[in-house]
Amino acid sequence: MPELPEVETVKIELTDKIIGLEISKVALTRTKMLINITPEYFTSRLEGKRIIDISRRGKYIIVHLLPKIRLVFHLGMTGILIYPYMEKFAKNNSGDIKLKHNHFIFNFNDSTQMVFNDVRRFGKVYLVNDVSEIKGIAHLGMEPLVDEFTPDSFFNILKSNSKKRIKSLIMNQKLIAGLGNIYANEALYRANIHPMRMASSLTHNDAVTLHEQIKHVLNKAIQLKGSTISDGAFRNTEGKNGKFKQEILVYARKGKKCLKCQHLIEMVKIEGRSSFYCPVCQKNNVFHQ
DNA sequence: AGGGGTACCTGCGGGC
DNA sequence: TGCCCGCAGGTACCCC
Repeated sequence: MPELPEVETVKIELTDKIIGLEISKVALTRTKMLINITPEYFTSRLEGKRIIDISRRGKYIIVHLLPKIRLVFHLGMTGILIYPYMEKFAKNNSGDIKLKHNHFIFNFNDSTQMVFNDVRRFGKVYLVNDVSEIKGIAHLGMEPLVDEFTPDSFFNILKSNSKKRIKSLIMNQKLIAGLGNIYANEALYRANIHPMRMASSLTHNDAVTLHEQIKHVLNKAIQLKGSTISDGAFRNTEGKNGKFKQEILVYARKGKKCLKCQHLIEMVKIEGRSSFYCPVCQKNNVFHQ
């Protein structure tokens, strides 16, 4: 579920709230979500450490601790970090956060708690001296919201990956870090580019437009604190919904009218992911099967 | 080399 | 009502 804007939202909120706190005790119930280390090592290395910074790289959240060590979260499809955690979140109401999916509990020296809750358990937790030890991070491509991500740098990525379909390319974390299925669909629709087009078919102008729309949808989504498409999905650290859903133009709108031209939105699978597009606005005039 | 299939998981909504 | 199926914001791996 969580893409760059959702992860950035969590980073911003945690930065406001937990920097300076010291971890007093850690409890966990899902050791499979802990990567390459034992629960004993994890808890013993964390207890007594102080949080000095929070950062984000791609879809990873990095908690910087002193004495130096990094606690890293990947939220998978349904992971959420809740702070401050209160029992009301665990009430069994529909759409509420369910107690049985609380897998990690971090207790702080001020008696507050942070919980990592994850329904599908695709999330991952790491504890490393340096984030480069995490392959998924070491191989990440360019951050789309930094100054170095220019239209020309984007066009260069297209040229050196010309045989990939454009949607596969922009969702490839090794090339651009942070776009997932929702924002890839939305950026392509806004740029009038068919998701099946080969990267080689994009003109420089196409690349400029798509670059602009990628930045636009990501920035807008961060402003609106991410997307919550359905119940039981992304929540911010206080358990509240993101509001980008109201800006979604094409994602999950198969069979509905295009908001620009009234034609029906179609869907095709690309690398196993549902890809929504308007066959009129996003003409695939340069198409290799 | 790109991309299909599969695996990892639980939960929801639609069709019958 | 209940059951079965497909689908879900992610990623890693095997295979052709």
